[in-house]
Amino acid sequence: MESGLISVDRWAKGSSAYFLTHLHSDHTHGLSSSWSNGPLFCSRLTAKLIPFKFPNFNLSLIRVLEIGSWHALSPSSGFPTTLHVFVVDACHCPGSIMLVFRGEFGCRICTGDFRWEPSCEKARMAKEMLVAALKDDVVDVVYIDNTYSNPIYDFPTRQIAANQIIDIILSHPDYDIIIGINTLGKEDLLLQISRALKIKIWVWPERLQTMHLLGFNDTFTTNTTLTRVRAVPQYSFSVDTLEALNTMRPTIGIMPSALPWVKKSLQKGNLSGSFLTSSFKRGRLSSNSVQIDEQNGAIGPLNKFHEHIYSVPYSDHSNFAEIEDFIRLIHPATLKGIVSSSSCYIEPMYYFGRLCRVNQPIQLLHKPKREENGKSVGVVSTKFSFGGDYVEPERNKGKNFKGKFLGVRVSKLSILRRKNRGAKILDNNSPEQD
DNA sequence: GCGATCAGTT
DNA sequence: CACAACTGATCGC
Repeated sequence: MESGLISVDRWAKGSSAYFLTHLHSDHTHGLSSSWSNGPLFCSRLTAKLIPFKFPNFNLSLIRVLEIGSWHALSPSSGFPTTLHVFVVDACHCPGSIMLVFRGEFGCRICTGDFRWEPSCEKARMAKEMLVAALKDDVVDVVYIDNTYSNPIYDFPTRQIAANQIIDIILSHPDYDIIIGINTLGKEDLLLQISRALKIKIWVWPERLQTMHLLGFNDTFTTNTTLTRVRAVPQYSFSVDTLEALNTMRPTIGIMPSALPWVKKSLQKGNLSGSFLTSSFKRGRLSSNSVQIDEQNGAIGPLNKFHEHIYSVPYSDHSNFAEIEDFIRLIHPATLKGIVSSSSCYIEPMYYFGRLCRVNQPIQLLHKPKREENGKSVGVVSTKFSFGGDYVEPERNKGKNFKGKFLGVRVSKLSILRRKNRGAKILDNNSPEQD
Protein backbone atom coordinates (compact mmCIF):
# COMPACT_ATOMS: atom_id res chain seq x y z
CA MET A 1 0.00 0.00 0.00
CA GLU A 2 1.01 3.53 -0.12
CA SER A 3 2.29 3.72 3.36
CA GLY A 4 5.94 4.55 3.47
CA LEU A 5 8.23 3.14 6.02
CA ILE A 6 9.50 6.50 7.04
CA SER A 7 8.57 10.06 6.27
CA VAL A 8 10.79 13.08 6.35
CA ASP A 9 9.01 16.38 6.86
CA ARG A 10 5.76 14.74 5.80
CA TRP A 11 3.05 14.10 8.27
CA ALA A 12 0.29 12.04 6.70
CA LYS A 13 -0.73 8.79 8.30
CA GLY A 14 0.84 5.53 7.26
CA SER A 15 4.50 5.70 8.14
CA SER A 16 6.22 3.91 10.96
CA ALA A 17 8.54 6.76 11.79
CA TYR A 18 8.50 10.48 11.13
CA PHE A 19 11.53 12.70 10.88
CA LEU A 20 11.52 16.46 11.26
CA THR A 21 14.58 18.19 9.85
CA HIS A 22 13.75 21.59 11.29
CA LEU A 23 10.86 23.68 12.47
CA HIS A 24 10.15 26.02 9.60
CA SER A 25 6.52 26.05 8.68
CA ASP A 26 6.97 24.80 5.14
CA HIS A 27 8.28 21.58 6.65
CA THR A 28 5.61 21.17 9.25
CA HIS A 29 2.54 21.31 7.11
CA GLY A 30 0.29 18.65 8.55
CA LEU A 31 1.98 18.68 11.91
CA SER A 32 -0.03 20.14 14.75
CA SER A 33 -0.58 20.06 18.46
CA SER A 34 -2.89 17.11 18.08
CA TRP A 35 -0.80 15.16 15.60
CA SER A 36 -0.27 11.56 16.65
CA ASN A 37 0.58 9.49 13.61
CA GLY A 38 3.71 7.94 15.03
CA PRO A 39 7.05 8.55 16.67
CA LEU A 40 8.69 11.83 15.69
CA PHE A 41 12.48 11.92 15.42
CA CYS A 42 14.31 15.22 15.54
CA SER A 43 17.29 16.99 17.02
CA ARG A 44 17.42 17.86 20.70
CA LEU A 45 17.01 21.53 19.96
CA THR A 46 14.03 20.98 17.70
CA ALA A 47 12.50 18.81 20.40
CA LYS A 48 12.90 21.69 22.78
CA LEU A 49 11.18 24.08 20.41
CA ILE A 50 8.27 21.87 19.46
CA PRO A 51 6.12 22.60 22.52
CA PHE A 52 6.51 26.28 21.85
CA LYS A 53 5.31 25.98 18.29
CA PHE A 54 2.76 23.28 19.08
CA PRO A 55 1.38 23.71 22.58
CA ASN A 56 0.12 20.49 24.12
CA PHE A 57 2.03 18.41 21.65
CA ASN A 58 2.21 14.81 22.85
CA LEU A 59 5.78 14.77 24.05
CA SER A 60 5.85 11.01 24.40
CA LEU A 61 5.99 10.83 20.62
CA ILE A 62 9.27 12.68 20.41
CA ARG A 63 12.55 10.81 19.97
CA VAL A 64 15.68 12.85 20.19
CA LEU A 65 18.44 12.12 17.71
CA GLU A 66 21.88 13.09 18.89
CA ILE A 67 23.97 14.79 16.29
CA GLY A 68 26.99 12.78 15.19
CA SER A 69 25.52 9.44 16.20
CA TRP A 70 24.00 6.44 14.55
CA HIS A 71 20.59 5.45 15.85
CA ALA A 72 18.91 2.12 15.30
CA LEU A 73 15.27 1.43 14.66
CA SER A 74 14.49 -2.24 14.81
CA PRO A 75 11.70 -4.75 15.33
CA SER A 76 12.66 -4.93 18.96
CA SER A 77 11.64 -1.33 19.25
CA GLY A 78 8.43 -1.88 17.40
CA PHE A 79 9.70 -1.02 13.97
CA PRO A 80 8.83 -3.24 11.00
CA THR A 81 12.40 -3.65 9.89
CA THR A 82 15.84 -2.63 10.94
CA LEU A 83 17.32 0.60 9.82
CA HIS A 84 19.93 2.98 11.03
CA VAL A 85 19.96 6.73 10.85
CA PHE A 86 22.90 9.06 11.24
CA VAL A 87 22.46 12.73 12.02
CA VAL A 88 24.55 15.78 11.23
CA ASP A 89 24.05 19.50 11.53
CA ALA A 90 22.50 21.02 8.42
CA CYS A 91 23.52 24.56 9.44
CA HIS A 92 20.26 25.93 8.08
CA CYS A 93 18.63 27.16 11.26
CA PRO A 94 18.72 26.20 14.94
CA GLY A 95 18.08 22.50 15.34
CA SER A 96 18.22 21.72 11.65
CA ILE A 97 19.61 18.33 10.72
CA MET A 98 20.63 16.21 7.77
CA LEU A 99 19.80 12.51 7.87
CA VAL A 100 21.55 9.43 6.56
CA PHE A 101 19.42 6.29 6.37
CA ARG A 102 20.77 2.79 6.01
CA GLY A 103 18.44 -0.13 5.62
CA GLU A 104 17.11 -2.72 3.27
CA PHE A 105 16.65 0.00 0.74
CA GLY A 106 20.33 0.83 0.77
CA CYS A 107 21.75 4.16 1.82
CA ARG A 108 19.91 7.40 1.35
CA ILE A 109 20.63 10.90 2.54
CA CYS A 110 18.05 13.59 3.19
CA THR A 111 19.84 16.88 3.36
CA GLY A 112 16.82 18.79 4.55
CA ASP A 113 17.35 22.47 4.01
CA PHE A 114 21.05 23.01 4.48
CA ARG A 115 23.87 25.44 4.03
CA TRP A 116 27.37 24.14 4.12
CA GLU A 117 29.72 26.94 3.32
CA PRO A 118 33.31 25.95 2.69
CA SER A 119 34.47 28.54 5.18
CA CYS A 120 32.08 27.55 7.93
CA GLU A 121 33.64 25.63 10.75
CA LYS A 122 30.41 24.00 11.85
CA ALA A 123 29.77 22.84 8.32
CA ARG A 124 33.29 21.52 8.01
CA MET A 125 32.81 19.43 11.13
CA ALA A 126 29.48 18.18 9.90
CA LYS A 127 31.05 17.19 6.63
CA GLU A 128 33.80 15.28 8.43
CA MET A 129 31.25 13.48 10.53
CA LEU A 130 29.27 12.56 7.50
CA VAL A 131 32.25 11.24 5.60
CA ALA A 132 33.38 9.24 8.60
CA ALA A 133 29.91 7.81 9.09
CA LEU A 134 29.64 6.77 5.49
CA LYS A 135 33.04 5.13 5.45
CA ASP A 136 33.25 3.54 2.05
CA ASP A 137 29.58 2.96 1.67
CA VAL A 138 27.96 4.07 -1.47
CA VAL A 139 24.98 6.36 -1.34
CA ASP A 140 22.06 5.39 -3.49
CA VAL A 141 19.92 8.48 -3.31
CA VAL A 142 20.41 12.00 -2.07
CA TYR A 143 17.32 14.06 -1.42
CA ILE A 144 18.87 17.42 -1.89
CA ASP A 145 17.94 20.93 -0.90
CA ASN A 146 17.66 22.12 -4.46
CA THR A 147 16.35 25.57 -3.69
CA TYR A 148 19.28 27.14 -5.48
CA SER A 149 20.42 24.33 -7.71
CA ASN A 150 20.82 26.55 -10.70
CA PRO A 151 24.07 28.31 -11.57
CA ILE A 152 22.33 31.65 -11.65
CA TYR A 153 22.27 31.43 -7.88
CA ASP A 154 25.58 32.75 -6.84
CA PHE A 155 25.80 34.62 -3.61
CA PRO A 156 28.39 35.07 -0.90
CA THR A 157 28.82 33.32 2.41
CA ARG A 158 26.74 34.36 5.35
CA GLN A 159 29.84 35.79 6.94
CA ILE A 160 30.38 38.12 4.05
CA ALA A 161 26.72 39.03 3.87
CA ALA A 162 26.70 39.72 7.60
CA ASN A 163 29.64 42.06 7.18
CA GLN A 164 27.79 43.87 4.44
CA ILE A 165 24.84 44.34 6.73
CA ILE A 166 27.02 45.57 9.55
CA ASP A 167 28.66 48.03 7.19
CA ILE A 168 25.30 49.31 6.10
CA ILE A 169 24.28 49.86 9.69
CA LEU A 170 27.57 51.53 10.57
CA SER A 171 27.16 53.89 7.66
CA HIS A 172 23.79 54.98 9.03
CA PRO A 173 24.70 55.98 12.57
CA ASP A 174 21.68 58.19 13.02
CA TYR A 175 19.09 55.80 11.65
CA ASP A 176 16.83 53.25 13.16
CA ILE A 177 17.36 49.85 11.58
CA ILE A 178 14.68 47.30 10.73
CA ILE A 179 15.71 43.78 9.75
CA GLY A 180 13.22 41.24 8.41
CA ILE A 181 13.48 37.74 9.87
CA ASN A 182 11.29 34.68 10.30
CA THR A 183 10.27 32.72 13.36
CA LEU A 184 13.49 30.75 13.39
CA GLY A 185 16.87 31.41 11.83
CA LYS A 186 19.37 34.23 11.28
CA GLU A 187 20.22 34.40 14.97
CA ASP A 188 23.91 34.37 14.13
CA LEU A 189 23.46 37.43 12.00
CA LEU A 190 21.74 39.29 14.79
CA LEU A 191 24.38 38.22 17.29
CA GLN A 192 27.11 39.51 15.04
CA ILE A 193 25.35 42.81 14.63
CA SER A 194 24.90 43.04 18.35
CA ARG A 195 28.56 42.33 18.97
CA ALA A 196 29.82 44.70 16.31
CA LEU A 197 27.67 47.58 17.45
CA LYS A 198 27.68 46.73 21.12
CA ILE A 199 23.96 47.10 21.15
CA LYS A 200 20.98 44.96 21.96
CA ILE A 201 18.55 43.83 19.30
CA TRP A 202 14.83 44.31 19.62
CA VAL A 203 12.60 41.37 18.73
CA TRP A 204 8.88 40.82 19.13
CA PRO A 205 7.75 39.03 22.28
CA GLU A 206 7.30 35.54 20.85
CA ARG A 207 10.66 35.78 19.19
CA LEU A 208 12.22 36.73 22.48
CA GLN A 209 10.86 33.54 23.98
CA THR A 210 12.40 31.62 21.13
CA MET A 211 15.71 33.36 21.73
CA HIS A 212 15.59 32.34 25.35
CA LEU A 213 14.85 28.75 24.41
CA LEU A 214 17.86 28.89 22.14
CA GLY A 215 19.97 30.05 25.04
CA PHE A 216 20.42 33.69 24.06
CA ASN A 217 19.57 35.42 27.26
CA ASP A 218 21.35 38.75 27.02
CA THR A 219 21.42 39.98 23.46
CA PHE A 220 17.75 40.50 22.77
CA THR A 221 15.10 42.73 24.21
CA THR A 222 11.51 43.71 23.65
CA ASN A 223 12.14 47.19 24.95
CA THR A 224 12.27 49.59 22.02
CA THR A 225 13.96 52.29 24.00
CA LEU A 226 17.09 50.22 24.45
CA THR A 227 18.18 49.99 20.84
CA ARG A 228 17.90 51.37 17.36
CA VAL A 229 18.13 47.94 15.74
CA ARG A 230 14.95 45.93 15.49
CA ALA A 231 14.36 42.52 13.96
CA VAL A 232 10.78 42.28 12.76
CA PRO A 233 8.74 39.56 11.07
CA GLN A 234 9.53 39.50 7.41
CA TYR A 235 5.89 39.58 6.48
CA SER A 236 5.48 42.89 8.22
CA PHE A 237 8.26 44.39 6.22
CA SER A 238 7.22 46.50 3.29
CA VAL A 239 7.86 49.71 1.48
CA ASP A 240 4.79 51.13 3.11
CA THR A 241 6.03 50.19 6.53
CA LEU A 242 9.35 51.84 5.93
CA GLU A 243 7.83 54.98 4.56
CA ALA A 244 5.49 55.20 7.50
CA LEU A 245 8.34 54.74 9.93
CA ASN A 246 10.27 57.45 8.19
CA THR A 247 7.59 59.97 8.94
CA MET A 248 8.57 59.51 12.55
CA ARG A 249 12.30 58.86 12.54
CA PRO A 250 14.90 58.20 9.88
CA THR A 251 14.81 54.45 9.38
CA ILE A 252 16.28 51.98 6.94
CA GLY A 253 15.19 48.42 6.32
CA ILE A 254 17.46 45.50 5.58
CA MET A 255 16.22 42.36 3.88
CA PRO A 256 18.60 39.48 4.49
CA SER A 257 17.62 37.12 1.70
CA ALA A 258 18.98 35.70 -1.50
CA LEU A 259 15.55 35.23 -2.95
CA PRO A 260 15.06 37.23 -6.08
CA TRP A 261 11.59 38.33 -5.22
CA VAL A 262 13.06 40.63 -2.67
CA LYS A 263 14.58 42.84 -5.26
CA LYS A 264 11.59 42.56 -7.45
CA SER A 265 8.93 43.39 -4.99
CA LEU A 266 10.92 46.17 -3.48
CA GLN A 267 11.59 47.73 -6.82
CA LYS A 268 8.10 47.50 -7.99
CA GLY A 269 6.92 49.22 -4.90
CA ASN A 270 8.53 52.44 -5.76
CA LEU A 271 9.64 52.58 -9.32
CA SER A 272 6.80 54.65 -10.50
CA GLY A 273 7.14 57.08 -7.70
CA SER A 274 9.24 60.11 -7.51
CA PHE A 275 11.91 58.41 -5.55
CA LEU A 276 14.31 58.03 -8.40
CA THR A 277 16.87 60.30 -7.07
CA SER A 278 20.28 60.15 -8.58
CA SER A 279 21.69 58.36 -5.64
CA PHE A 280 18.97 55.79 -5.97
CA LYS A 281 19.56 55.20 -9.62
CA ARG A 282 23.17 54.66 -8.86
CA GLY A 283 21.99 51.47 -7.24
CA ARG A 284 21.67 49.77 -10.58
CA LEU A 285 18.31 48.21 -10.14
CA SER A 286 18.78 45.58 -12.72
CA SER A 287 22.24 44.55 -11.82
CA ASN A 288 22.89 41.10 -10.60
CA SER A 289 23.76 40.24 -7.08
CA VAL A 290 26.38 42.11 -5.27
CA GLN A 291 29.91 41.71 -6.29
CA ILE A 292 32.04 42.12 -3.32
CA ASP A 293 35.54 41.62 -2.19
CA GLU A 294 35.73 37.94 -1.42
CA GLN A 295 37.97 38.47 1.53
CA ASN A 296 36.61 41.24 3.63
CA GLY A 297 33.15 41.46 2.25
CA ALA A 298 33.26 45.14 1.56
CA ILE A 299 30.00 46.24 0.10
CA GLY A 300 29.39 47.72 -3.21
CA PRO A 301 26.86 50.46 -3.68
CA LEU A 302 24.39 48.11 -5.18
CA ASN A 303 22.22 46.46 -2.66
CA LYS A 304 20.10 49.48 -2.16
CA PHE A 305 16.79 49.05 -3.85
CA HIS A 306 14.69 51.70 -2.32
CA GLU A 307 15.24 54.96 -0.65
CA HIS A 308 15.02 53.20 2.67
CA ILE A 309 15.64 49.56 1.91
CA TYR A 310 18.67 47.41 1.37
CA SER A 311 18.61 43.83 0.18
CA VAL A 312 21.54 41.66 1.18
CA PRO A 313 21.91 38.07 -0.02
CA TYR A 314 22.20 36.44 3.37
CA SER A 315 20.98 32.92 2.71
CA ASP A 316 20.38 29.87 4.86
CA HIS A 317 20.31 27.65 1.78
CA SER A 318 23.39 26.48 -0.04
CA ASN A 319 24.23 28.28 -3.23
CA PHE A 320 24.86 26.44 -6.44
CA ALA A 321 28.56 25.88 -5.86
CA GLU A 322 27.94 24.53 -2.38
CA ILE A 323 25.31 22.11 -3.59
CA GLU A 324 27.73 20.98 -6.24
CA ASP A 325 30.43 20.45 -3.64
CA PHE A 326 28.09 18.34 -1.61
CA ILE A 327 27.09 16.12 -4.48
CA ARG A 328 30.67 15.74 -5.55
CA LEU A 329 31.53 14.67 -2.05
CA ILE A 330 28.76 12.12 -1.73
CA HIS A 331 28.73 10.94 -5.30
CA PRO A 332 25.31 9.33 -5.05
CA ALA A 333 23.73 7.09 -7.63
CA THR A 334 20.96 9.59 -8.11
CA LEU A 335 19.36 12.75 -6.82
CA LYS A 336 15.94 13.92 -5.91
CA GLY A 337 14.99 17.47 -5.13
CA ILE A 338 13.13 18.08 -1.90
CA VAL A 339 11.69 21.25 -3.28
CA SER A 340 9.10 20.34 -5.81
CA SER A 341 9.18 22.88 -8.47
CA SER A 342 6.70 23.65 -11.10
CA SER A 343 9.46 24.14 -13.56
CA CYS A 344 12.70 22.57 -14.55
CA TYR A 345 14.86 25.39 -13.42
CA ILE A 346 16.03 23.71 -10.32
CA GLU A 347 15.73 20.09 -11.32
CA PRO A 348 18.88 18.82 -9.63
CA MET A 349 19.71 16.09 -12.11
CA TYR A 350 19.89 18.63 -14.87
CA TYR A 351 22.97 20.28 -13.53
CA PHE A 352 24.29 17.60 -11.25
CA GLY A 353 23.43 14.37 -12.98
CA ARG A 354 26.93 14.20 -14.37
CA LEU A 355 28.23 14.05 -10.82
CA CYS A 356 26.18 10.98 -10.04
CA ARG A 357 27.16 7.39 -10.52
CA VAL A 358 24.12 6.67 -12.56
CA ASN A 359 24.21 9.08 -15.36
CA GLN A 360 20.61 9.37 -16.06
CA PRO A 361 19.29 11.14 -19.02
CA ILE A 362 18.01 14.45 -17.98
CA GLN A 363 14.34 14.14 -17.64
CA LEU A 364 13.41 17.66 -17.35
CA LEU A 365 9.80 17.75 -16.82
CA HIS A 366 7.23 15.77 -15.13
CA LYS A 367 7.70 12.28 -14.10
CA PRO A 368 5.18 9.85 -15.44
CA LYS A 369 2.66 11.19 -13.11
CA ARG A 370 -0.29 9.01 -13.60
CA GLU A 371 -1.53 8.74 -10.13
CA GLU A 372 -2.99 11.63 -8.45
CA ASN A 373 -1.12 11.57 -5.30
CA GLY A 374 0.12 9.43 -2.60
CA LYS A 375 0.49 6.08 -4.10
CA SER A 376 3.32 6.64 -6.42
CA VAL A 377 6.08 4.34 -5.45
CA GLY A 378 8.60 7.01 -5.69
CA VAL A 379 10.11 8.85 -2.97
CA VAL A 380 9.55 12.45 -3.18
CA SER A 381 6.09 13.14 -4.23
CA THR A 382 6.43 15.76 -6.77
CA LYS A 383 2.90 15.89 -7.58
CA PHE A 384 1.95 18.12 -10.29
CA SER A 385 2.15 18.35 -13.91
CA PHE A 386 0.58 20.33 -16.56
CA GLY A 387 -2.36 18.37 -17.66
CA GLY A 388 -1.19 17.74 -21.14
CA ASP A 389 1.87 16.30 -22.58
CA TYR A 390 3.73 19.21 -23.74
CA VAL A 391 7.35 19.37 -23.19
CA GLU A 392 9.27 22.43 -22.55
CA PRO A 393 12.18 22.68 -24.90
CA GLU A 394 14.82 21.91 -22.42
CA ARG A 395 17.34 24.62 -22.17
CA ASN A 396 15.08 27.04 -23.77
CA LYS A 397 14.57 28.54 -20.45
CA GLY A 398 13.43 31.73 -21.88
CA LYS A 399 9.80 32.17 -21.38
CA ASN A 400 7.83 30.44 -18.86
CA PHE A 401 4.86 28.69 -20.13
CA LYS A 402 2.14 30.67 -18.66
CA GLY A 403 1.11 32.33 -21.83
CA LYS A 404 -1.39 30.14 -23.43
CA PHE A 405 -1.05 26.56 -24.10
CA LEU A 406 -3.68 24.51 -25.76
CA GLY A 407 -5.56 27.69 -25.89
CA VAL A 408 -5.85 27.66 -22.20
CA ARG A 409 -4.58 30.65 -20.53
CA VAL A 410 -2.73 29.51 -17.50
CA SER A 411 -2.22 32.84 -16.04
CA LYS A 412 -0.90 31.45 -12.86
CA LEU A 413 0.99 28.37 -12.12
CA SER A 414 -0.84 28.50 -8.90
CA ILE A 415 -2.65 25.33 -9.70
CA LEU A 416 0.62 23.62 -9.47
CA ARG A 417 1.67 25.46 -6.47
CA ARG A 418 4.41 23.48 -5.04
CA LYS A 419 3.60 22.61 -1.63
CA ASN A 420 5.27 19.38 -1.24
CA ARG A 421 8.50 19.24 0.34
CA GLY A 422 9.69 16.26 2.11
CA ALA A 423 10.24 12.71 1.23
CA LYS A 424 8.56 9.49 1.85
CA ILE A 425 10.86 6.59 1.71
CA LEU A 426 9.26 3.30 1.07
CA ASP A 427 10.15 0.00 2.53
CA ASN A 428 10.72 -1.31 -0.90
CA ASN A 429 12.10 1.21 -3.13
CA SER A 430 13.38 -1.25 -5.59
CA PRO A 431 11.50 -1.68 -8.78
CA GLU A 432 11.63 -5.46 -8.60
CA GLN A 433 9.26 -5.28 -5.75
CA ASP A 434 5.72 -4.46 -6.48
C1' DG B 1 -12.69 24.96 16.90
C1' DC B 2 -9.85 21.89 13.81
C1' DG B 3 -7.63 20.58 9.57
C1' DA B 4 -7.04 21.05 4.80
C1' DT B 5 -6.82 24.49 0.85
C1' DC B 6 -6.37 28.44 -1.27
C1' DA B 7 -4.80 33.31 -1.69
C1' DG B 8 -1.80 36.60 -0.92
C1' DT B 9 2.51 38.95 1.21
C1' DT B 10 7.37 40.04 1.56
C1' DC C 1 11.70 33.61 -13.91
C1' DA C 2 11.69 30.83 -9.74
C1' DC C 3 12.14 30.44 -4.97
C1' DA C 4 11.08 30.45 1.08
C1' DA C 5 8.46 31.27 4.97
C1' DC C 6 4.61 32.96 6.69
C1' DT C 7 -0.36 34.93 7.64
C1' DG C 8 -5.06 34.94 6.86
C1' DA C 9 -9.59 33.74 4.66
C1' DT C 10 -12.57 30.08 3.49
C1' DC C 11 -14.90 25.75 3.50
C1' DG C 12 -16.28 21.40 5.21
C1' DC C 13 -16.91 19.12 9.38
